[in-house]
Amino acid sequence: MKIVEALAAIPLFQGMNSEQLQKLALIVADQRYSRGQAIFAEGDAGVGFYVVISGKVKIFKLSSEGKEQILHVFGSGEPFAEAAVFAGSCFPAHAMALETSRIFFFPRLKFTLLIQENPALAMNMMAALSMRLKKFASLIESLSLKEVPGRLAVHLLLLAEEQERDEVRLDLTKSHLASLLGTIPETLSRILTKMTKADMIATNGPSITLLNRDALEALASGEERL
Amino acid sequence: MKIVEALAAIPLFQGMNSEQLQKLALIVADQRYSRGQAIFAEGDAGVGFYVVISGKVKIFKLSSEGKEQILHVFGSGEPFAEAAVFAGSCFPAHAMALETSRIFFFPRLKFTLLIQENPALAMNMMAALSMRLKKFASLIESLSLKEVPGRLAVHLLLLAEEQERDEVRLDLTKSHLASLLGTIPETLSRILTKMTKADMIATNGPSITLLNRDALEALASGEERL
DNA sequence: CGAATCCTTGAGTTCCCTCAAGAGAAGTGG
DNA sequence: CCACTTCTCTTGAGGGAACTCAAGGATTCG
Repeated sequence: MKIVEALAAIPLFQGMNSEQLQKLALIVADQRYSRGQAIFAEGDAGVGFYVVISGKVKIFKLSSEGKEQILHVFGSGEPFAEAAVFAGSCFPAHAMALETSRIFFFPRLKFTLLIQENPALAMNMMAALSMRLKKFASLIESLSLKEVPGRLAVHLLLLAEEQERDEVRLDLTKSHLASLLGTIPETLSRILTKMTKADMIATNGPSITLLNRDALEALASGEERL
Repeated sequence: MKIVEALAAIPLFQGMNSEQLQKLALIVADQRYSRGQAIFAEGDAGVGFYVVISGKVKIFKLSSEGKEQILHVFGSGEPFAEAAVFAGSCFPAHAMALETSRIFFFPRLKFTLLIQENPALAMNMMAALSMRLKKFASLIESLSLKEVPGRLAVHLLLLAEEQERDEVRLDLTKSHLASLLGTIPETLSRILTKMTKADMIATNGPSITLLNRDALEALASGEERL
């Protein structure tokens, strides 16, 4: 797919005319990454930002013992590391491709010039940053106020909403899901077992069927425990 | 203090000329809050954003059992709830004045008009949002990867850096600090006692003296435990 | 069919939260 | 100025959730 076409499909660049997209295309670096390949490391200089064109990318923090906390998983059309552009400092986390991915890189300086002559782009950018902040606020809330079963319940209910069905497909391995929920695979596994025994869900490989929404919602809100 | 003067002192509005500040002043609502007064609640419509002129404000999430997780504490010159302006939805957390405070409110629609004709303001706004994201990333890392003593050590070292001395003054009650660290006052109190017994710190009311930076840094990085 | 990765289950331990109660500090009002 | 309330901080005992370590089973993929 050509660069301009790919750009036009990115939500961040909606509302831009074709002339502006052409200009954008001139500054893009079109990159490929394979599964497991690092895109940048925490502490690297933030000289620009990225947009996932295809594939999947995880953004994560590492503890000194190697435990990882996933902050986000991004798919097609989603920008990441935008904050580095404006904070003008180094990346606060690691980024790695979860599968073979095509990624556009936008260099900081050239991009800031474009943004200044393009209010629509600026507004989109602020909207993107704001949505990101809201997501972080929810994650923080979950991590500090809810136990793991509650976090899992929230996640499952969100997935069911997104996919508009009760049989949900995890688009992540269970290990990654554990990391996203701020826990470890063993704990996640045990909780899935418990939920199954309590007839809240039925699992079948990467597919989970929600059997009792009320019970899950009670867990999600912290009213009930497993 | 007059509104325009106050505006000129706000980092977010640096680089704006006096004509632009005048325009800004026209849309500001100058508000006062007393200690403990709610500014907005989670879920309220986000019809604008705020800047603290004087006093102190906490932004926090509540669990269903009433435990609170502080996301930020803002002081003079700092904007808050900016995300609501661009995400165009409701506030994702609660806001309350911690002491008598003067606060400027900027209504969403009028402010977005100003921002679109003012690239410098847009850039400042994006920088502010980006810094906020980085802070959140650190908080998430702390909450999920570090034990409470580690989080406290990080916080103390940061305070010492900000205040440029080893005798640090807490600008929060210990209960609030506990909430900011994602724990409860009892746990914080015990850890302070332990740190004191280990000769890492000396406490004297709201003042804490750092006696052994190396030990604190070892805790902060997770190499060592209490 | 092996090799690698991912998932599950068990046993033991640790951290921190809950509940409870008392001590200290601070502000109010008589 | 002192008793009073109120808020904050501290300390103790107990329990539970989740992590560590370890090993076996399942799945995928070349």
